[in-house]
Amino acid sequence: MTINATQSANIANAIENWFSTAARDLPWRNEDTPWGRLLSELMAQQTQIDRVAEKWTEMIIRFPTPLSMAESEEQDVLLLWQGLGYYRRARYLKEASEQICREYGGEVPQTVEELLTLRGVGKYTAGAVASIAYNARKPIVDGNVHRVVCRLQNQGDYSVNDKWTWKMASQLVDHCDTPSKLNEGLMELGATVCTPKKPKCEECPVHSMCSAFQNGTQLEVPKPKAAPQKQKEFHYAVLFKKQNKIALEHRAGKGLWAGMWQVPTIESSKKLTKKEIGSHFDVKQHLEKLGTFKHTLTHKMIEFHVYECSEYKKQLDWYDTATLHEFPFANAQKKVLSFKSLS
DNA sequence: AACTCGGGGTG
DNA sequence: CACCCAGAGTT
Repeated sequence: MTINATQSANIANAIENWFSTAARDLPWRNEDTPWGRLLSELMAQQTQIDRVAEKWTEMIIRFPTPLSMAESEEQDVLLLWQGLGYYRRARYLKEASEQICREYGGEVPQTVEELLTLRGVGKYTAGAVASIAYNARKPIVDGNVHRVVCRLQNQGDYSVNDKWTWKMASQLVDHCDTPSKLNEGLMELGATVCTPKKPKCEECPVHSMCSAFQNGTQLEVPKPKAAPQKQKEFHYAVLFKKQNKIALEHRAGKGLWAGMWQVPTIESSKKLTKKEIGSHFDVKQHLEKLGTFKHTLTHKMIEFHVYECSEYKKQLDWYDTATLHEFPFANAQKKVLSFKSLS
C-alpha cells in the first residue's frame, strides 16, 4: 500500500505548518548546530525527550565541539551520561567524536553514507542528522514516525515491517517543502499528539487524512510489540570501607552498565547464602546486611542485596570517598551507595 | 530474526 | 501491571 504524490504533499505540508507553530522549546533547537544535533540524537535513542533535555545542556557546555570530546577521557562522558541508561551509547559517542576529528576534519559529516560510518550511528540517526541539521531530503523512521504513518494508513498488521514504514517516510519527505521541518514535525506529532495510549486526534493537523481516525482504530494501530520476558537475577553488593576509602570495581566495556563503576558485586541467577557471599570475597565474618531493593530493567528483574564488611582479604581496589563524584555509577549502584553514609 | 542493552513516564 | 521511548550492534 502506498500513497500518491498529491496525498503525500498534502500530509507533509500540513505537518510542516503545524510544526512551525507547535514545536516544543528544546535546547538543541535554540542552539542549533550539527554537533549539537548529533549529541541530541544519540542521547535520545530509546529515551524520552524530556529526560534528554536537561542533560543535553550540560553535555554541550562541557563538550562544545567534537574535538573537545575527542581530547577528553571516556569517563568524563560517562559522568554526564549517568542515569540516562544504555551506557554503550556514551562510549560510542566518544568514539564517534574521535572519528569525526580523525576522518572528517573535526566537522560532523553531512551525508547519510558518511554519517553511517560513525560509531553508534544507524539508519535513523544518520537520516536525522542529515535531514535536520543539513536539510538533506532523506527519510527517518523512529518509534513516533512508525506510529504516525501506521495510523495514517490504518496499517495494523503484525507483518508490517521496517521496509514498509521507511517507504512511507520516503514518500512524505520526497513531497514536502523543507525536509528538516517535515521530519522533525513527524516525530513531534507522534510524541505530543499521535501518542500511543491517548492520542489527541481532535488537535491533529492531518486527522482528515488519517485512515485509523476515520475507522476509529487509533488504539489498535500499530500492534504492540511482544514484551520480552524478564529474567530474575540476584546481585550481591558489598560496601568495603577502610577509614576514608571504599573498594570499587570498573565494569567491562561491553554488556550491562558498560564502563560504569560499582562497589564489589556478585551477579547470580539464583539466591546465594551469606556463607557463599563471604566465601566469594574470602571473608568469614563481619558481613552485615544493610538491606535489599528491586531494580527492574526491560528484560531483567534484579533483586539487590546490600552488605557492608569490615574485613577484607581479597584483593580490592581502594578509592578515597571524597572522590566518589569522579566515578560514573548507574542508578542501581547509586542506590547501593545510598545505604550508607560515606562522607 | 531475535537478543541485548536502562530507566522512567504513562495509563 | 503492560507498554513505550527521536535505535544500534551482535549473534
